[in-house]
Amino acid sequence: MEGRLDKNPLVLLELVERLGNLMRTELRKSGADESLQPVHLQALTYISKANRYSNTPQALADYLGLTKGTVSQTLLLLDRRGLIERFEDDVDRRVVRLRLSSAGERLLDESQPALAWQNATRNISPNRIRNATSALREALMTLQDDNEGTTFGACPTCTWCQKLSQRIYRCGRMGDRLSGPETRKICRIYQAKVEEVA
Amino acid sequence: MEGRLDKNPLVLLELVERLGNLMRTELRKSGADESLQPVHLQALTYISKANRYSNTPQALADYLGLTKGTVSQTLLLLDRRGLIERFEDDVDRRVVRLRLSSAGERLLDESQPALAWQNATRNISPNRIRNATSALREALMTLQDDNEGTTFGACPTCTWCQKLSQRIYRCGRMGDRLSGPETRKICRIYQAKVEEVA
DNA sequence: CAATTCCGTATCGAGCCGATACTAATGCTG
DNA sequence: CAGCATTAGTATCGGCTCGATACGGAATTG
Repeated sequence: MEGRLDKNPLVLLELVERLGNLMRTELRKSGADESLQPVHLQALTYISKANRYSNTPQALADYLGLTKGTVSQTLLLLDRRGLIERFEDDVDRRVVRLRLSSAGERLLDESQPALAWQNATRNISPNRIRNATSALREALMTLQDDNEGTTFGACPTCTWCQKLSQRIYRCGRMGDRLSGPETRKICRIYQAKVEEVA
Repeated sequence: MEGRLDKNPLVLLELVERLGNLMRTELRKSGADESLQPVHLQALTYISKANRYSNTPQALADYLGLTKGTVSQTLLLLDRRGLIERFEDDVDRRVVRLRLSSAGERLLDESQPALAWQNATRNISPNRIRNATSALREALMTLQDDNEGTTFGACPTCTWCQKLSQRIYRCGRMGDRLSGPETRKICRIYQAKVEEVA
């Protein structure tokens, strides 16, 4: 009873692809004023949400599913536009750290690339949103595992996260102490807590 | 209590965008053998599933969220490769009808662009898949309405669909009788049945 | 201190994609 | 039926994404 592939996942895939395509055209509209491409806005959004371990070109490349060469070009443009800042890491001088400039933050605030989505989901109950989120998250994790790719996520559901006190957390993998806000950012060394059925 | 936008939809959006990106790179890999771009495989997939009202360049452009000029180029390439056939409509000689050639069908069978997805969703229960599908479908419909765009769908949940007998259906909008298999194809004049709360 | 590996950049070429302008067919209005 | 507007599709052009490849510097390994 395993041989036949179920068709329902394909319906879901179709929706994901279509929504992805349409949101890309939304991004295109959002960025048109500043003559920014969809990928530029995606990069800015990522950078705004990446934690201290994940604000590098390589992490962004993994996140977007692009090559590092491609991403390097994207970052070059964003830098020339003054939307991001690039600076050397202190300990490993090969790596470049990324952060939004104030102009970049302002741009993200103003262009509101997610507005159309906010509207599109206005009539969906929070509960259904949560359920859909959890299902897609699982698909994403499995997909990344299969591709031996990086799995991104945030501390609250990460194996490495330890709670030290009311407001202080700690990453057991890297050994750093993390503030509350930082635990909600995107991390590239995320490891999902297992709560599997066997 | 309406003013603050909920953040959960944004999490869902992030997942949709990321899955969309990653599936695009999967498509890139699938098409690499034949040196086809992601959009080409998406177009072939659409054409294979479009019903008689929807197998046109304009419908494909609406579906993919691209301009008709762009789509025209894509179709030109697919035609040159012998993967699709284009022929004039009988009654309206402006419109072009599209269908897969046998080579195109074979290509879709072999490249299996959805295989990675099938694997990625293997551990998600059918019920959760259905729930996620329904939530995303609603988001998609709302998004399309907001953009005054075409809403795509299939007969079983369409207002216009009438069941004439066990196997024969009828589209109340176009007046044609439709076979069972045809009612499962994608249609551009789809109108979702209302089952709203007020 | 080589050899290897890793992060990032530079350069090149293919080709997507939107914008614009165009042709041709149809519909509308009188 | 004449004339104008609308629609489906194509042709052409330029900007830019994106992968492939090659390269340089920094870190790690032995």
